[in-house]
Amino acid sequence: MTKKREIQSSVKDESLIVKRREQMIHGAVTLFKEKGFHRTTTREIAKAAGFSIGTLYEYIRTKEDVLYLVCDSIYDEVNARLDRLDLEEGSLETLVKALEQYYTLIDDMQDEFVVMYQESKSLQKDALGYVLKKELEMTALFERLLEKCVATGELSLTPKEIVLASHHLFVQGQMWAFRRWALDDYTVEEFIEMQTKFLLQGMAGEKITIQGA
Amino acid sequence: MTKKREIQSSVKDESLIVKRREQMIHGAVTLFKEKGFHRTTTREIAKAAGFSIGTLYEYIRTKEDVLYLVCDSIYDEVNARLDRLDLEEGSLETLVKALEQYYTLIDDMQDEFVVMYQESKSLQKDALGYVLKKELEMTALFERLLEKCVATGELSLTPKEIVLASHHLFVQGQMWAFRRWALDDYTVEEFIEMQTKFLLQGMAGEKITIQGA
Amino acid sequence: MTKKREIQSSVKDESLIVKRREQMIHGAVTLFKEKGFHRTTTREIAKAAGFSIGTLYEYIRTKEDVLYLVCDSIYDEVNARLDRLDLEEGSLETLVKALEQYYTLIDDMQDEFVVMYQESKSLQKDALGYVLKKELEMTALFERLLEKCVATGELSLTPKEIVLASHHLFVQGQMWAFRRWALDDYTVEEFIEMQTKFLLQGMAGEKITIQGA
Amino acid sequence: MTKKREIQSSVKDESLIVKRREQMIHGAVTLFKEKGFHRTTTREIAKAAGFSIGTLYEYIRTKEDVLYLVCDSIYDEVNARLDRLDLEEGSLETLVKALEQYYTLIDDMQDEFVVMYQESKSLQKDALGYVLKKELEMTALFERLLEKCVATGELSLTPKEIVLASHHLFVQGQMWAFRRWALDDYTVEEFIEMQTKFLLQGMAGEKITIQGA
DNA sequence: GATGAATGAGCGTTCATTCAT
DNA sequence: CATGAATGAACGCTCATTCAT
Repeated sequence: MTKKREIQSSVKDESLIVKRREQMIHGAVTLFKEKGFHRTTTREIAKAAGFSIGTLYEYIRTKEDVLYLVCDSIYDEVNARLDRLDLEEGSLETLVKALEQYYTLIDDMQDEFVVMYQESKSLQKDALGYVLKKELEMTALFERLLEKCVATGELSLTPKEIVLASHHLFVQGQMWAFRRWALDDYTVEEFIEMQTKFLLQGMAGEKITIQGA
Repeated sequence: MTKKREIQSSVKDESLIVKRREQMIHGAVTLFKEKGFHRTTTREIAKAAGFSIGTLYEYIRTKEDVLYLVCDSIYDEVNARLDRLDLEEGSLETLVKALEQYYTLIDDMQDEFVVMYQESKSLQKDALGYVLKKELEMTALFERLLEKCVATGELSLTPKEIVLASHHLFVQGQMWAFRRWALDDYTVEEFIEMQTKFLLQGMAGEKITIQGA
Repeated sequence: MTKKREIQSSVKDESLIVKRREQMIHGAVTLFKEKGFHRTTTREIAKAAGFSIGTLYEYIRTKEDVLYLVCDSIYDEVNARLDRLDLEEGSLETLVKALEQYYTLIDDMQDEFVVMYQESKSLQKDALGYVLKKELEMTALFERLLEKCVATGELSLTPKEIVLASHHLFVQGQMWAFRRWALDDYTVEEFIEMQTKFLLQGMAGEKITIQGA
Repeated sequence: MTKKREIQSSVKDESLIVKRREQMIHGAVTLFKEKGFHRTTTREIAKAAGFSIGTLYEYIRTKEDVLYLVCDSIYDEVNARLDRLDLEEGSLETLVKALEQYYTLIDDMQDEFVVMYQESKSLQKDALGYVLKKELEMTALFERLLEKCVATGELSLTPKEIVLASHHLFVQGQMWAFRRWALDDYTVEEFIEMQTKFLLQGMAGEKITIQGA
């Protein structure tokens, strides 16, 4: 697991840090979703968190720290929910379940996902690196599932195709968060069903050969 | 076709406006790519365009106009290239060609695409509306192609699936621009081939063989 | 009494607001007097007030607010001094005293008056309305005094003449502030004495008949 | 007569200079009246004058020159109209006629007067000096008339009172331009009649004694 | 630990003025 | 002479960050 970046705080009481940061993240997500990271001021974050600007800076060092904290907390929640999956079986069925879980997750945390993908690019090199690694961990999860399905013969993909396919699955999830404006007459269930069909069929077999593409 | 928003200029010479705006867009794309819209200053844009801040403002009214101009010019180029496609045939083969064109386009204009999708959300209501409409026009193109393939029996999709599938195709293109950092050992050709396979198989059902696409 | 416009401040401590605004007004009057509202920069105002530009904007929202504050504070002081007058008697003597007070006031606050009358026209509609109402309140004071003198028979003026006369008295006061450059060998006392004579005689009676005016 | 300041022009053709400056002054007065000198841009002046910004600068050197030209042209017109008065007689009747002329003049040129008095303070030292001298010339006209009336015994004023009285007369005229917003139910004729009565009575005699002023 | 007043670098934008055409 | 595109100093204003209380 990628090591978390430490965000410095001048406060010693660790449990207070956790509490204040939760308040801060909660307020910030709402604001970032509404107006983006850059259009949100630190004062607004402090206010939304329920304390003063001075207090805000007792728990972070720069505004960017807030963004990092937000992204990180979203990943934590994503991980928490994905970890519940029993991925050991490794059948197509598991993959389907994983997709269902993943898409449901995105549906539940739509705002957070938008914030994370939209704004995380504003992070500095090192924080960005951490976030990107987290993304890779998520695609790696799909990779492992796909590998197993290939191993059992349920899917037939080359190693390179596996990697790309995992991104493919990942990205289709993002779509539910990002293109909701264009998909408002779909339910999640419909979305999941259709996507699962497309994706699995797409990876299932040799039935199509495209030459010279 | 969605009507363009007019960006006011205090300069009268129309051809000069075109020329200066091209310089401006070119410089801005590079900067926006590198540091995002918000972190880029108008002075930097002017400098990158090769003229003074005063001159910049002879051709736009607000910084946001630059972003709009960037997004709009990207769409224009996308349209120009996509229009070359003869979409009338409406076979799976055409669809494959369209995807190939689309993905190649994204490969050529990677920076522009990233900027457009990443930063266009910073546009005000009306400009954003215009940009989103343009996106819908692009997915509509895929819709039409898919419809034809369904009509010929080459694909079997419900109407609702067609709409979703068009977004699906669209989004997979964005992936090539956005996740390049994770796909650096793939060539475009590989990417196109694999994606085409996934996508078409996904939509085909169990049935089809495509020769010579 | 006309209701004050609230000038927003992001500072909460009310007494600090009062103190800082006093500093600000004091500095601004000097600058506005010297170079006018438009030629004075906000940085100069801040510096003259003894704090930074950032602090200035903690206590106002726009540069115009400073001008409004200046005008308003002048009216407050004018009112404070005029209120000391016991206007209830309503004899010619009271009128004379009022004029003396008023002209002395203008002499004491010459710079402020010049700024107010010269620059207040730069205020936006609503602020300007407030200032003009204040001016009317001042002429109304003269009106009331004149009415009483008419009632006692000390002066003979028609109702319409009363209104005009009150402006007449008011404007002669402004003259002492505005035309000082041409009146530098007059003392205030001389000025008051002469003006009082002109004005009261002017309103006193029927002694002159002008033919063919 | 005070010598005019020369405004430099890079154009040689004297009659063209006159013509262009007339256009310029005409446009500028309207604009200055509407939004003041500082809020009017040189581009707007050029446009209102009917030519380009470049041409504007062929006939002046700075924006302030336009203001000077405007003020100067107003004085010229004032002088032209006042010169028609036969001031040689020197009776009270002449004074009354002069006031009538002066107030009518102000009524006719209300906008110009407001601009001149309101904005002329934005002129630099030397231009301002010229304008102030012009004002003194106007009060000097009243002085001479008053002197004659004193000589004939029609009025009784000390020399110092004469000077002040001339300003008094002058300022009451300004009032008609500046306080029109408060005098909208007076006609010029009413105004002139009342003012003349006030002013002449005020200067006429000894009939009132004020104790304790 | 919490507060919020103070700071000033830096931003977007304007506009008087110039000068090549 | 006329034009209008180009310039950049300077403006009003914001906001991340600090630090005395």
